Amino acid sequence: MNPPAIFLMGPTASGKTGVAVQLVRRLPLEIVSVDSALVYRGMDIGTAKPDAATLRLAPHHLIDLIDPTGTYSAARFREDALRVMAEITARGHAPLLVGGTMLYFKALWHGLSELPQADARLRGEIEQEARERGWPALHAELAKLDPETAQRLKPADAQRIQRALEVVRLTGRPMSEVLRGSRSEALPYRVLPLALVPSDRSVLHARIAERFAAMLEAGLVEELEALRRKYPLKPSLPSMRCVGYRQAWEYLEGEYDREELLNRGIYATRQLAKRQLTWLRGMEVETFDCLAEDLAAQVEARVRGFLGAG
RNA sequence: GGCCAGGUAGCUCAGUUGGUAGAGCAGCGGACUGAAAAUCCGCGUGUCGACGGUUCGAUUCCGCCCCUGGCCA
Repeated sequence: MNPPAIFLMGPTASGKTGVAVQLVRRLPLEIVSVDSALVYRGMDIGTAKPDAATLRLAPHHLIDLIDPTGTYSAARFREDALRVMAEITARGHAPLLVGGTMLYFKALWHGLSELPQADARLRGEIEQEARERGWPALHAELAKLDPETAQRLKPADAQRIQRALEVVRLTGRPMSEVLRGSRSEALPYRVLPLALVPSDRSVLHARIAERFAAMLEAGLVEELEALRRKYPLKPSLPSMRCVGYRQAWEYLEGEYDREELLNRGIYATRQLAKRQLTWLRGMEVETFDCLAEDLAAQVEARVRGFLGAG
């Protein structure tokens, strides 16, 4: 029988970390972060990274993996997570995967197709073409090379058009064809998929507003300034597109004032939460109201039941 | 108190030479396979400040009142 693994998903500001910390202190679990922003070293305030004291109490795997100049990916996450999960299992513990990057959960749970990895040079070339001819022209080109994928994608969906063109040029085969091929094998774990979802979105919105204001107080802008001094950052980097950092960057560039920074940071976070909730609605998961007083206790009871039943 | 400029969607505003109105932002819904905290798609009825008048018809013109900002007393 496969060993157990627990998934704890939820939108930003739903209280995942608090629940995870309680679980890990009372049960033989280890936390594996499932978060595309927590992988960046030095990006602590805006990503709501658990502080040093919390990490001592409840160590997190898969955080602080790369510099903000680097790039990570769903595929790399899957590899890293599988490795770390095996190590945790070997120690006699169960992995507790906690986070809000639903694509990573999906990649881990249901696998990925055998697509080529990103090619920075090719992407640069495609971007250059897009600057000259516009994305709709590249979408039209994709329609010739991979009609099926082109039909699925909107002419303005720069990122996916770029990826689809990258795949054809790299493999000589249309992406739609590769996607029909084999996926990675099933996850060798018994998964308990849990999600924290607010029964009242306006309460989550209020929390988000409060938290972003606190991030500014805590020195989000200053953190970004320090990072810019330390690394050759550009606003197009994935790290600098993270919620909060993107807006702080625009603020530092003088595009708007501090009040607007506060507003835009809050908007961006709410929109992120909405997208995360959309993912969750489409996934087969057990949900808990993240606004419940005894949330951690509820989740703990469920996890105990699951581990006991194994 | 007088003069001027405004009061239109949650916010900022556009507009209707009189036929009951539309953008951006916000919000809501959705998509999602190596950048995913990314990228993209869809959704716009609101006493057009209140009350009267003119008119077949007023958010639009007229009167009066209320509110906001500015200038003058």
